[in-house]
Amino acid sequence: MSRKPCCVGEGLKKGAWTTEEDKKLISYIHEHGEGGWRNIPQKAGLKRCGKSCRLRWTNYLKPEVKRGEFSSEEEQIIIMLHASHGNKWSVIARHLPRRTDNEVKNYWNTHLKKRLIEQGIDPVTHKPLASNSNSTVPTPPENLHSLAAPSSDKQYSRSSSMPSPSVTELTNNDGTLVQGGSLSHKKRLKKWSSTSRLLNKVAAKATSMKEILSASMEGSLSATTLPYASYSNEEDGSNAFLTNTLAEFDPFSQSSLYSLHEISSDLNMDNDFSHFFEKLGRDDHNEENDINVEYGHDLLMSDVSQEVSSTSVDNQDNMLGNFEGWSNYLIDHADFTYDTESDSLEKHFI
DNA sequence: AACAGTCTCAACCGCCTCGAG
DNA sequence: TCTCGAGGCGGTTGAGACTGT
Repeated sequence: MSRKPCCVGEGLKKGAWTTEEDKKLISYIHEHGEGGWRNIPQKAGLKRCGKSCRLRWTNYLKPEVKRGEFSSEEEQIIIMLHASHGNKWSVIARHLPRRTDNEVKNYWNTHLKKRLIEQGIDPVTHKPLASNSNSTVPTPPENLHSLAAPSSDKQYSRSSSMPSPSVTELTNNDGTLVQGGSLSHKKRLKKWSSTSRLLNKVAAKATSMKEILSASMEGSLSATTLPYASYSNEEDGSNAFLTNTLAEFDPFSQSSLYSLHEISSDLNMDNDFSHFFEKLGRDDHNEENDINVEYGHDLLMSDVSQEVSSTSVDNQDNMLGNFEGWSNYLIDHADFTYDTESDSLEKHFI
């Protein structure tokens, strides 16, 4: 049985809404509230489909809807969430205060998608585009790899989206190092070294998280495979070990502040993560950005706390996606420069 | 100035989910 | 359990704005 279309009727108007129509709709909703959309057009004196009224209200007329440019933090949150959720615009919009799914979707399609492609990143998989990965995501020279902090941490795999100094920026055609440009060679090496330390730590954490979660999904998480099994399975069904470990991964958490302090001490930074974050490029620091950054953090951690005890494979997949998204987010955006001359850290979020 | 091509985004379309009866 | 309607969602369209020639 085919469903009757919701908007059938002679004389129903389509297309752009006029100011007069907007006024009628706003006035009606202010007086009677939302809901019962099918009847609103008739009661409000509009020749529109109820669905069209609902869309117009929720996307544009509702007072709390925020219009205008997306901030860099909002962009980062969208990219990060898209990496883990895909085209779930309503899910993404839920984490962006006062933004609608339609607006997020449009912004993604017209701006962010293109930008990722320009950066050589597949907007669907959020991984380097295979066809041009050689030119846009170059492999760093061996000597740069060797500058990464020596540690037992796994080194970040170059097959993924690790940012790096461009080979063309660093070498001449004959392979000798280029001295020109805005950064000296020494600075570039220092920059790469600093970035590598942080990102290798992040990547190593992400890798261990994935291993733990994968093992958990396969039911192989046990005392024999993990020395921390005694943490697991609280009475409320949550898994304290996973929660604690995941919290450790959270760069905003207290425990991570300690880890960051280790890194930041090398960079003459204090151990306040907000300061760290600001140093990374939040020159446009303001209250709204703070809220958005908090949102990005909160949503990831709330997803963790909700999903960590779940046995649903889908949820576990989402969770893995979140961590991939979060690590990719850092890897893709945390590109900073240590200026040895001024002894200061410069931008950037890419 | 005129035209063509491109971009943006508001709005529409059709399918899906959920709850009431 | 089934049907039906309301609302939600993601994909797509097309009018207007913008840009290049």
